[in-house]
Amino acid sequence: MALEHAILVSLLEQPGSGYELARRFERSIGYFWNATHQQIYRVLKRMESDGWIDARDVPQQARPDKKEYSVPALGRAALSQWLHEPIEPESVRHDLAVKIRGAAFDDPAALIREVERHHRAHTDRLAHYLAGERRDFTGSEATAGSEPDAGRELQHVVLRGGIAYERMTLAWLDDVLATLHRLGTER
Amino acid sequence: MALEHAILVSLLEQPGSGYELARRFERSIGYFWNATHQQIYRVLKRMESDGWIDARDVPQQARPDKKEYSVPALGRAALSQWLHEPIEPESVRHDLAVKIRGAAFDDPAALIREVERHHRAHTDRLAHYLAGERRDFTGSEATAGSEPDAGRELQHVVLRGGIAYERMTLAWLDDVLATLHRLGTER
DNA sequence: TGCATCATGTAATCAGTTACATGATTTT
DNA sequence: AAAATCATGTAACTGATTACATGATGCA
Repeated sequence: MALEHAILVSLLEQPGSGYELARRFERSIGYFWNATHQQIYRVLKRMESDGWIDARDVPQQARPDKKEYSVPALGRAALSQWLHEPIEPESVRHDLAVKIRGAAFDDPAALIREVERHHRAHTDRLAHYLAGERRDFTGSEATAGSEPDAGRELQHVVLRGGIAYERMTLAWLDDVLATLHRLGTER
Repeated sequence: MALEHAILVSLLEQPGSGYELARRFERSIGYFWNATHQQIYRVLKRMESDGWIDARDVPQQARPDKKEYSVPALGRAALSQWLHEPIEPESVRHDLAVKIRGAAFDDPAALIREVERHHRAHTDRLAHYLAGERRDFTGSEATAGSEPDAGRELQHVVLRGGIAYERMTLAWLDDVLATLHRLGTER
């Protein structure tokens, strides 16, 4: 139950419409939390009626009007309360791991292509993260005399987590491939 | 939609009751897929009526009777079909990352305790995995002449994935703590 | 006597996914 | 002329969580 809170964080970082939020959930925020536009619109409505967010109609030239949402004090308070509640360290839900164990009862070699596909997807994601890091987080560390921007630093440490995750995953997928190949040739 | 398949894999590795499955989902399988007993019983019923699993009543001495489930050909076929379907590389859903970005709009220092709590939990989990690895996967690699057991090898590579994940997470949490401390002292 | 473990379930609710729907503008 | 992008939604369904419920045995 934290889609609400993810939306609050995203709107605090930058106010925006439901559509814009949906696109952010495909990019930055979506790296560690994903949601479709249908879900987002439904939750936005609930949040608005709870007073967690404010809506403002923004007429646009040559585009449909949009509702821009922002976060008032009540929303900030709701976020703050959640931040102070402990959450459980999550357990991962890893379909691929189920498939790998399942391969013992099928043809292990048939999994190789699937694992390679995942390997490519994670390679792409890593490249994407690294490009984002170069774009958004280089240079200013060296800029002397600038105040340390907490938001920026925190966004960066989360991104470093994503990068570490992708690197770890790629190394593991190499291990999986080596294991599958070994099982394929050793019989 | 893969709880069914996780159950099939678990029952193929070892037939058992709903209760036993629920406990396995707290341990081995649950490391990468979790489910409660309520969910498991419901899904078992559907799977039984679909012919994916067979039930056998097992009377026990000094214990309530149990239903032991096993996997007939139809269930194996269902698993095999799923194994051959491609799945999407999953996006993680990481509450803690949301909290870290949210800390920019609250007191970053207040998160330190929470992050430390997670650090301890992951340390415990890593120790648990390593103990399991020592228990189940040492020695026989060196045993010459034994046929390579595909199931064992595949379980081991999945466990190595869990170990790699925990190590990566611990290193990242150290990074997060260092960042939070830096933000706390630098102002 | 009370608590933990073994064993199985129902009911209600909440969250998430998939399918369907509309309509304007801009790009190919 | 067709496809992509911007923008917002409803409806139906499936999956997951939480609360409630029962009843035996074994241990402290």
